[in-house]
Amino acid sequence: MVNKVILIGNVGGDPEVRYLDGGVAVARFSLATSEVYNNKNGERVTQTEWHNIVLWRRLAQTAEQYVKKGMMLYVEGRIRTRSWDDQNGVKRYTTEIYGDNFQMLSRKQDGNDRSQDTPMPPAPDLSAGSDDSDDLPF
Amino acid sequence: MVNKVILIGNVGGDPEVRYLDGGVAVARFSLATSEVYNNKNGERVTQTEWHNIVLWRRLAQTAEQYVKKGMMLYVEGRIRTRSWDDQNGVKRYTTEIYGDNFQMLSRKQDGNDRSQDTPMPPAPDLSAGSDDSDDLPF
Amino acid sequence: MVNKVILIGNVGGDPEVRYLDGGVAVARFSLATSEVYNNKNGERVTQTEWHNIVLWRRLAQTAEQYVKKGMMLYVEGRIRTRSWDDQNGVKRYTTEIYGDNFQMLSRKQDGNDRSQDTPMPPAPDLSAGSDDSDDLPF
Amino acid sequence: MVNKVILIGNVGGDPEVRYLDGGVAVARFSLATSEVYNNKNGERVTQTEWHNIVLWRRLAQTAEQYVKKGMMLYVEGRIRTRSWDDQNGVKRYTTEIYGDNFQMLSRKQDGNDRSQDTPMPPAPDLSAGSDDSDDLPF
DNA sequence: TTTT
DNA sequence: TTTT
Repeated sequence: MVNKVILIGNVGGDPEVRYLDGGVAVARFSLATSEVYNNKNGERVTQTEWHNIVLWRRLAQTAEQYVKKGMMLYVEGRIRTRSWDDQNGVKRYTTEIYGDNFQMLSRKQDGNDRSQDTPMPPAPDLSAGSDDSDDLPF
Repeated sequence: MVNKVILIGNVGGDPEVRYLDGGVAVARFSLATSEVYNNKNGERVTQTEWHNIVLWRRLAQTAEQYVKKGMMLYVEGRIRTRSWDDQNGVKRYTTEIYGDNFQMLSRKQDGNDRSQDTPMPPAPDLSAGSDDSDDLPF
Repeated sequence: MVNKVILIGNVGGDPEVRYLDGGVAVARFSLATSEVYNNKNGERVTQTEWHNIVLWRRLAQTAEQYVKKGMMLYVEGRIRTRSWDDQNGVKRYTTEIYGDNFQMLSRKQDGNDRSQDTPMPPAPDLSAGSDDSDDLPF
Repeated sequence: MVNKVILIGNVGGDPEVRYLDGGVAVARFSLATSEVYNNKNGERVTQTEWHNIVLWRRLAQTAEQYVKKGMMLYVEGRIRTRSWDDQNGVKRYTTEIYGDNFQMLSRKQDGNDRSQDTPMPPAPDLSAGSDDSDDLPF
């Protein structure tokens, strides 16, 4: 059984992070992936898909520090759909991407901030997030 | 921008296929991926995720013929969330996987049917589905 | 930086396992992925690609016990090319897939063994291998 | 059978493109993916893996125009190992990645060129390459 | 809500 | 060297 998602897109907003009882961190943010195609009239159409990204524990904490609105991000994870009852007692579903790994592919992209011209920091374990720390390469 | 999903799971029901005006085929079926883990009490827990698979055109027609409830299937595709208004006028969202490719990894798995012991058919282009037909390997 | 490989294929031979000084286990086996296409003469051609799979530590030990020649296997990993000098002093290269994860998708497939008709074992952590043990699903 | 590779890395040199008899274009270039880890002495080590990327036909032509040394690139493809006899009559193997798709994730990254500060071109179908042109999103 |  |  395999449930794997690979996304490269732009971060829609700074992560919202909270800490559960017990101290487990959870970060949430949206990620946009856009697809461009020509419709039947030959017009160029951009379709944007918004993904709800959820990160846990160490990944959440790394995201809290480094992930910013506008960044281009690589996220690897899995699909998780959870249900809840709305105020009308109707069962509703929300699909989220639980990230197991991410990589920042750019600095913040907004025009007010020139830090995008600065190289990425040396960033010991910071420029990449993963649930397995200090993994040897073999 | 990349939006890629890779699933290996079991088909929840035979595909439902319909043909749009213009003759475009659309097939839908559910696919279960299960994840087994040990919870904090050390108990073994199975969590099953159901995915709504949607296939179009040639892939839909191949699925109509060959995909059956219980099969193990590889599906490669992308996430697509669409919205609609429910009877209370509330905006609702449904997330689907638009498949770009699939592979049958087993015959039907349910217990009433012994066909699983039969070898796969020779199946010219049939045991694998793809949107690019007759693609040369280079 | 991402270097990710996803393979589904048939195991070419039982894993060869050895233990390094220090007790680290390394398992090696080949995996065949076949691609079928129609050549320019319209003939059906099967092209088989052989991959050298290398697993380390806990994954190697799981493979030693459960992976058998003929099985259909899912392997997720990364590409690693290493160089060595041959007897003529010529630099040679070998490309391997370091597996980070695998799943058995079938029992042994050879005809003498009827175990393929038996359902998969309950297999606590056995039917799936991973480098992160007891990972909570969040 | 699945043989899928996903890479994000930096282009090692401008593509070399040639045209086979019959006019089929083939582009080749190297792509570096780096992995950073802590070795057993606790030192930070960077390991770079070089991949031989091969693109065909329309993808090759897009690469010829747009892919440049230093760019960060997403490449999706498959592993292909081919053999040849060297001057000593020894069978040698070369592993390549046949790309089925690619995306430019940045402009050229080297320091002499300030074009990286320029936004990407509007680029009709150019900023993304794929073997299926004008594919509708369903 | 992002980005080109 | 596998498998269909």
